[in-house]
Amino acid sequence: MSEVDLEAALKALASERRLQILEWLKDPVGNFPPQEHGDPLEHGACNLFIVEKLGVSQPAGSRHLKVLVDAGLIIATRRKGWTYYRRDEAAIALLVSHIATI
Amino acid sequence: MSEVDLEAALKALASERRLQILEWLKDPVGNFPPQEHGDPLEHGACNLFIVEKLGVSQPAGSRHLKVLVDAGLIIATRRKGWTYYRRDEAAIALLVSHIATI
DNA sequence: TAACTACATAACGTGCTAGTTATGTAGTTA
DNA sequence: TAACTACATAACTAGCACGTTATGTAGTTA
Repeated sequence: MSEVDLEAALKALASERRLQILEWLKDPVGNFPPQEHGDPLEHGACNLFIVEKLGVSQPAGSRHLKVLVDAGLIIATRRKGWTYYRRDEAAIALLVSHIATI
Repeated sequence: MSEVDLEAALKALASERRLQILEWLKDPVGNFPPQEHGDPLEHGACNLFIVEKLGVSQPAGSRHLKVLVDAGLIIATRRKGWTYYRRDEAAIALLVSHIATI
């Protein structure tokens, strides 16, 4: 994400649930159950855990995650049939620096 | 605005038109015609000028301004029948500092 | 007071967002 | 191969955002 679409990124952030997801992903180990496979520190938290913790249906949860992925704020990793999500700290920092010029 | 409602502020920012308004208000003198009354540096730009430059109807323009006012990002001043808007730099800086912790 | 002006409010249409349940599909496991 | 699992997609609904035109209203000016 070299070019920042400020409006798109702000729309992605302007949601209580998605802010919540980003917050949880700061500490995947502390915020989610232990994962059998997939290192939470390396790849992030499992889709299923995030969706369940959100308390919405699976499609609704997956869509929120997709919005964050499309905005370049989190990174998805598929592994062994599961999908893990982690924050893209570099992209978030870049976005924050852009927002700071508002 | 001591308490920051992050979601509400982000929703206010997540609009091309409102980002545009905030940008214009950085330099009211440069971005708008000279005003008969109301110092643009002290009170900001006149509602009419902003709405016209947005290129939308008067009610639509006024609503965008109201969203920004309600989010605490700009300050409205009524004077002699006109309403002027200026950035609330302190509030914006505070908001940016909160966003930086996302 | 009367007319005008600036802005707000009302009423309405349209498209997007976010939720749901149902179903499809690709990859994993037995 | 067959069954299962994780996730995506489809189809639908409800609510909100944003635009419009029409109208109301408060403050200013003559």
